Amino acid sequence: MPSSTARSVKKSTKASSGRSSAQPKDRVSDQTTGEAANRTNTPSLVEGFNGAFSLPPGPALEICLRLQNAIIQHRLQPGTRLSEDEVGEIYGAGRTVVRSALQALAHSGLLEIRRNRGASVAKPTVGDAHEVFEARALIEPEVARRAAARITEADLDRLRAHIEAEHQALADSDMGRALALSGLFHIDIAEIAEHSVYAAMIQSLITKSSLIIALYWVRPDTACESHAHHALLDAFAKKDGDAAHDLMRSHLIDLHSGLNLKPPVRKKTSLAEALAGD
Amino acid sequence: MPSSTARSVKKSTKASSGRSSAQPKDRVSDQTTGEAANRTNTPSLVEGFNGAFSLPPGPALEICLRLQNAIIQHRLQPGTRLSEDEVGEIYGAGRTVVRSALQALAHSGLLEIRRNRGASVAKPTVGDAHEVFEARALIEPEVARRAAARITEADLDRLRAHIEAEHQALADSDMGRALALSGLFHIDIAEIAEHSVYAAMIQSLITKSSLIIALYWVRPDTACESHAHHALLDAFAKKDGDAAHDLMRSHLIDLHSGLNLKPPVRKKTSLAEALAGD
DNA sequence: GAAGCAAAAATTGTATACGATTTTTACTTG
DNA sequence: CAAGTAAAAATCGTATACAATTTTTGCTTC
Repeated sequence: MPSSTARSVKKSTKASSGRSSAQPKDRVSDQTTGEAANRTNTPSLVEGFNGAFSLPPGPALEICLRLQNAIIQHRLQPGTRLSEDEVGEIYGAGRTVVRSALQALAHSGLLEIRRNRGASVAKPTVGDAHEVFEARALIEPEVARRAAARITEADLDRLRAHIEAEHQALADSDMGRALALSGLFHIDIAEIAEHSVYAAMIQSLITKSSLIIALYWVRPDTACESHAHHALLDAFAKKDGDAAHDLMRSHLIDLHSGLNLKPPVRKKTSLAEALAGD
Repeated sequence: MPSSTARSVKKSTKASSGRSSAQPKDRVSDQTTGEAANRTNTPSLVEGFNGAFSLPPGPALEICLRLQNAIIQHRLQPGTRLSEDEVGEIYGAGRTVVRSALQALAHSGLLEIRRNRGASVAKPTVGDAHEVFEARALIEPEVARRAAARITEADLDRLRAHIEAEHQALADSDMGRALALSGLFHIDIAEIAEHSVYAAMIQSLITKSSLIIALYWVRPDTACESHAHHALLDAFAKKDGDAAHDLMRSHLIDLHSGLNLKPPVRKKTSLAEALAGD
């Protein structure tokens, strides 16, 4: 019984990107439905990012992870509105559950909720972007050092697999997936470091980074990134904590410099100017 | 209309600490009801900690802040269960609102929610405690340096007022309030640094610290703390960022050392031993 | 009495109804 | 026809009803 929750269905044509399939999927429950086919044997991206939500397992968490995944892969652009009815209909859940998921996502900074005005994908400002990468440059190097001290062979294999999957995604020019995997690499390091507080912080910072990159990334070559990851991997293999620390730090500074964070020169008066050209 | 939400009221005698007044307070709305009288002109403690919840203003946020305040001041011990009906009755709100508040608190790490089993005040482990103070020792010194670079006279006055209020609370031997104010001092510094990402992290770390202190604090003299705060204030007054950095770091290491974090020697068999003494 | 088990109570999970607020639409008017 | 305004629609906020689950209680049996 499909439960037809939404008040009216006629607005289905309004969905922004033509991507969303119209008919309500049967309730969220089976793991790897729809979404992108699992090309590699990498654990489903959804699982990679699941540490941050503090929701008990259940439909709300499921929706949370799916939405997060869509945001991280840039299938949902910053600013997109997520109405409760719409999301509920897509995942076959009631508003109560959806609301819970949206609030969790808001708390982790991916959505903004304004009273009586619903949720929309967050749009980090230039200032936010600087803050996020500054924080990453402080925390992640420390975590990398710690990870180097306790990394195992199995961990190294996992990291190698991730780099491999990242290459594959780039080869398929699935940029969204490549970006998500790149983030997952950093999260894996945090987990290897066995420091849940740092891990939670980094997870939050990386999901925010994904939004920032969607808005401000300008560097054409994305390949350099995987080069840095390779270098890190070598340091880990040698268990050289200091090297890992330094490599991580320069990697992050490099990422930061790949963003166009010049304050957009939108003076209030520029509107008239902009339209004067006609 | 008082809305008698709770299914049955007969369990009111079950309330643990005799503190809770039986009759439902009229709905949360007026700012400084009940609670502790405002002795100083310090902004109500509730306001001090309000930056971390990402809930739109409304009853849910209000309840969130009150519960957080109670936890921070150790009026709610780690492990205390918070049933939705009970909380709802106390604050005169329905379960929907309460649930939203509880989830927000869970997300910030103050509560734990287990499916079908409700919410209870979190009980950080020894490992958690180490992690939290390690993270603070990394982040807060950086933030202190940044704060020193941009602190104003008005900010300094505010910090002085907080130290003053802390002294007052100690004089009244209101330890809960003193502890909360001590945390507020650190949060103020984060706000002075104008770095919302660090500020959110620190707020979360400090509320967790409050739980950790409730569980593991053993040092008898609490006065040393206010001494460290004075020293920090001096560094800020001189805008000496490096000094602020170092003072903050040693202050946090000192706090860390005031905890008894030896792994509790509760072997499984100790129960029999413990009861053998009768 | 202690252990096992069934019924009852309490508590949480979820959908849904209804009111409040915002946004959109349609219409009037200068 | 632009601007302003009122009606309509859509959307969110909250309480509440009912289902699912857990916890407690009371009984039986050994």
